[in-house]
Amino acid sequence: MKKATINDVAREADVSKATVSRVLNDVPNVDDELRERVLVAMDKLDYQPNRAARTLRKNLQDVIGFIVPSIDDTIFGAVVQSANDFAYKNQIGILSYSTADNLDRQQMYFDSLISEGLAGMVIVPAPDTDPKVLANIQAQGVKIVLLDRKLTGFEADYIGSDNLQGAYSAVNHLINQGYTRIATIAGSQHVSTGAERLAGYRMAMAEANLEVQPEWIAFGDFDRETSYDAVDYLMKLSNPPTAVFVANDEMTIGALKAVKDLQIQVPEELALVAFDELQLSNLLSPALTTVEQSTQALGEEALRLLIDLMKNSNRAVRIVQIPTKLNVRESSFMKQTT
Amino acid sequence: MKKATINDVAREADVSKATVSRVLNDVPNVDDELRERVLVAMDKLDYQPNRAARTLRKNLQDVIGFIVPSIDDTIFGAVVQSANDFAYKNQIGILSYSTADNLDRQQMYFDSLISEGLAGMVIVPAPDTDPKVLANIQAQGVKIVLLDRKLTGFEADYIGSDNLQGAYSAVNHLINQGYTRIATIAGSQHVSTGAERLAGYRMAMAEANLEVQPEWIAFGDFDRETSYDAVDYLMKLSNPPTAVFVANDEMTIGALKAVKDLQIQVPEELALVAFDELQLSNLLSPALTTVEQSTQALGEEALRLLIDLMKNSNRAVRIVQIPTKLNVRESSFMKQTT
DNA sequence: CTGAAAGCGCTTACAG
DNA sequence: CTGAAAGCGCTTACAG
Repeated sequence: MKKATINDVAREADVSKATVSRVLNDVPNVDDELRERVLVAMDKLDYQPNRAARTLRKNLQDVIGFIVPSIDDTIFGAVVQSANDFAYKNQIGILSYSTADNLDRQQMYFDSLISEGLAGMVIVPAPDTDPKVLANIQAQGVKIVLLDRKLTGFEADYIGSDNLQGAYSAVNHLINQGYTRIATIAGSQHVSTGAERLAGYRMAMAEANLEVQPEWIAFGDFDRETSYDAVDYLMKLSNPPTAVFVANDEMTIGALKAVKDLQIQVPEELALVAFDELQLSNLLSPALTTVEQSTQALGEEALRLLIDLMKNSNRAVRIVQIPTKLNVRESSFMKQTT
Repeated sequence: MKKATINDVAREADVSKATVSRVLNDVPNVDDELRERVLVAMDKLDYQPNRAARTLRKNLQDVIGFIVPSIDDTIFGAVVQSANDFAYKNQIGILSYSTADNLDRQQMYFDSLISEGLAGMVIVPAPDTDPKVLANIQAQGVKIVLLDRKLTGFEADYIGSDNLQGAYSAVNHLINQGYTRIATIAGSQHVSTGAERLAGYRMAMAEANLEVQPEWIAFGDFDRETSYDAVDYLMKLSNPPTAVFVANDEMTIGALKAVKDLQIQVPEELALVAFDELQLSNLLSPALTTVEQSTQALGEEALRLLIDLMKNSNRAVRIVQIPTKLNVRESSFMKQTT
């Protein structure tokens, strides 16, 4: 069974293909009887318009891309799902890709999207993405919204969580509980989220006039292994901290593993606050205090920004931050105060 | 800056557009000097071939779709990621979509994929998908591989975990630990995975000549709430079970919540084995015994099946099952035996 | 080895 | 309100 074309439908309905096209595009001035005949013919032939031809003819740029490092990730997976749900509700199509933070792979998706008629994209740029590459795409009229990670040297809309404030609130919470020897396992500092969360930590400590021992800032790589090692390192210091703020979900998993292996009592020996809510955070013993990102808002607002930008080409650049939520649970309690 | 077309490149390189096209398609018989001029011109103009035009002209059907219920899901998210990684390694493009198990939404993705030139797809069909709809797409020459869920009345390749064996091994493990009063929180029975896992439970119980009280089979809906209620229901029975096999990850989260709220001691009062590994399964107290699916193999093998099918149209239908792995941890220990 | 020309399936002024 | 015709950007026989 070959795919029916507009010519087949026209023949079947005994009209010109121009008329078929008009029915297809909901052009108002079509006689009801002809329209009816066309619809019947379409149905009979199981006609699906050839999108390549439409795109070509209309010089359509209507593809929207959504590019993240990993779909298999607590945060990005949920953001992608949210964006897809929102797109469906608004009857727009989006193409989702994961780059694994690989620059070549990212470039492949760029090329492929561009040759499909890319109108706009939301992207979490892979580390070391050349701002010129994005600027060049932008110059071709493609609208770009940065998600989660800022990219210095590239001017574009940005949406992400309020990382500074989120980290600040976490550390401030520890301070309010009575902790003073507070460490952090920070993420990569050349990724904006890593830098901002560390800044939030410093801000809270400074504001409370608490001393930050240089050794208390352990740098992880946003992954489990480095964080596991960081916990070990921190606890073996001659002046170990009594609380730690961990800057993302993967590092939290590593830290929890370390705490378990080293048999460190939480929160008695080490209080824990984590950036990012994990699936079972509230079912751990002790339940984990977390800074939760609103993945749903991130996904939706990213698309809203992009759509607005596509309609409204010349508006000023917008930086949007979504507030985080502090979930206070047992891992950050202070024995004496509870 | 307007996008360059093949004509712009031809003019710049002072050749015909036929020659440009030949360079683009790696046709061998092109003079080296001309080829060089074309490549330089492409580079200079930042030329990206218009995919719509190529697709149209070549009557190309090379789009591959990957359709799952949810990308924001421990299992399906990881499977999609694995499929995307594999596709990248093999330089093939795939389009991933999540249906939220909504039939209209699924249909929208079908239509959109078909009009882009769908060559094949891997799909986890939404419940109540009409087999005729898929058969109709298949009849148009689109290759289809079912993932995770079988669909009666539709003949196609299938890939999924060995659910029967996986469930069997979980329940059998409980039996070996000495448990006899074993319940299950089963998933929806009109989804094949739900039915197969329940069958595995029954198989293990029958083989050990253990009685299955009808009340011990609680039906959840693969979600947290129904499972939470199921635990409550099971524990209030006059003849409550001492162990329970929970048939998927979401239901496990609900069950863990219930166990915590009702202050049920695990495994002393109720031993727990869960189908699906959760991110923190091994960090819970007690650590959770799970049946782990190989999401990586599922993603890769699904694409392998599809690619093979596209090359090899008339081969027989294949049903592929991937073994699961039992992770024995504390939640299923028997006090006396450990 | 190279170019002129036809045509893929559509849309949209244009004329009637 | 409707149809004939041009053309979107490419590819590929065909002729040279």
